[in-house]
Amino acid sequence: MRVAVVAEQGEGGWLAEMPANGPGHGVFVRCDDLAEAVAERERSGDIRWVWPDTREVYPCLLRAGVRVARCHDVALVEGLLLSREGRGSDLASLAGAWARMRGTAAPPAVAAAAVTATGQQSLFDPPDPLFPDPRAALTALVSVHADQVRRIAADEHPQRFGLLAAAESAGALAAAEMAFHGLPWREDIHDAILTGLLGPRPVPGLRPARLAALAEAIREAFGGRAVNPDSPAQLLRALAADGVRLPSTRSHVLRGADHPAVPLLLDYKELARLHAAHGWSWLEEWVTAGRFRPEYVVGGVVSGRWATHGGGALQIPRVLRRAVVADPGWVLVVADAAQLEPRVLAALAGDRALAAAAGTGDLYESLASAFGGDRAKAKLALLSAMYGGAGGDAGQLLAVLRRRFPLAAGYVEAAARAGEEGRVVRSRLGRTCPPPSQAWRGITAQADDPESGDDRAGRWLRARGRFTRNFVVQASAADWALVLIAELRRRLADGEHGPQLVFFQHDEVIVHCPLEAADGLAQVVAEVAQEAGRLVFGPTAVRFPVTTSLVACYADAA
DNA sequence: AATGTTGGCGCG
DNA sequence: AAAGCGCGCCAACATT
Repeated sequence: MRVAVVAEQGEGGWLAEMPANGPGHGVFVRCDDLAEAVAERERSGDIRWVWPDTREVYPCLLRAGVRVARCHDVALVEGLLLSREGRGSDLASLAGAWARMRGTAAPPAVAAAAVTATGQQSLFDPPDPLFPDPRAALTALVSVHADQVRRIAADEHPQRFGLLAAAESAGALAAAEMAFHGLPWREDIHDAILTGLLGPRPVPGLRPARLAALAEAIREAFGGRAVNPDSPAQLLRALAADGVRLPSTRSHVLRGADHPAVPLLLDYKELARLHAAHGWSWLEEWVTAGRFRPEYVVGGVVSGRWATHGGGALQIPRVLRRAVVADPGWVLVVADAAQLEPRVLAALAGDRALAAAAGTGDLYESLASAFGGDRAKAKLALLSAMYGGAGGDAGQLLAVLRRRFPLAAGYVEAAARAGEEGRVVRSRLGRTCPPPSQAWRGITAQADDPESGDDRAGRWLRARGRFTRNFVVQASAADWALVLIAELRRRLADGEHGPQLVFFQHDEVIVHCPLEAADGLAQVVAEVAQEAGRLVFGPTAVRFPVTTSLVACYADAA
């Protein structure tokens, strides 16, 4: 049973029952307290809630203490469908889909941005301004949903695409719940780390003591010349004045240079970045009451990986993981998929030799024999195949890979070819990469003139080849991870006092869990990982091992 | 003064 | 040792 939901301004809303697989709907029912109505229905049975946008509705439900098992997020599903149909995602909203169905003008992109801009929202945001009243929005919702169900069924692999739509929607639920629970974050520990590395917190605008001292030492190393170490241009000029000419001030470039300022600069850059990106201002802005609450953007990356908006949740520096500590009586269950992308490639390509290697704990180790017993070479060969690398030994190793694992090599090379030819490629579950831009078509349309030595068209061609080559693997890995999150969420007991998903980063998940409920959770994660493999890839010899640690502190995870 | 771009680096 | 893919965010710098 599916139930369409539209929230009113205030606490009320409208509901309509719908069949899962076709058009039509029951009577429109108004309720004064939408959260209560949803909770009651949720208890009564197996419902998939159909709503315009999880980000607008679900946080309000969570605040009211209501958790739902399943939903169909019309905005996210529309995004998946539009990219499959080769269209931009600017119509990926209920209003946009409704306008497209009726052939009317596209609405301005609004709702979601408005929520983040103000940072606050009323209990329920008004439905999209395109709709004069909630009944009109509900009418649109029911129609757009039926249209989406039809388009999913029309996919070349409707089962897989249906799973993708369900998993993307479940991801939206998980993301909202993670933001609601928050990642446990000890402000005192964070502050102690900063103070230990940088010195006491300075008045805003000034450098902390340690950075100030380094800046002064750098000035002296340049013979007293005033240099702002934050300015790459000034650094390059100062180095050149001392006879050291560098193409950039990147760390690895600096490391190879011979100048007394180099070690100081390397220290300065590392600490300055910590201060700027995750210093005291970050702590003040993003951590409240012992919780870091990033704003996840489900499907925010073309490959289906999540992005975040604000807080940089997917770039938490390793040194700060010390500050992520479970509450007293609770534990962090940190689960990390091992060597996910090469395993995904093995499953995608149906390469039996590679799948056999991926049926073990350490994929690279079991591949080593094919590369003269050298694990590092096996790893480099796989990474080069997936990323399109060609430097160093990569060419030779790729030749070995091609000979020993022709299906796997052929899979990524076909994807690269498709990209270079301007075609699109899809993940295992059917997420579609964007088509090339007009600029790309223009530049690659005319072949390079070999006389001029200008290789612009070739470079753009190869760049898109690398993108599509990587897309099929990265996006299919994201399919797997999304299904994992959806399955894991389903298996965890809900509620305030049970295990809570609190963090998700591409191939890694953290569950904050009461000690007494942690027993067997590692086993659950392992089972869910295999289940995700089966759901996404069907029967396969490939294993998806997960390294799971039960720790008080994130920094102590394996 | 406000907005956009670049260089650099954090994470997977 | 770095590179090949995907991101977000900062300060500096460029442009309006």
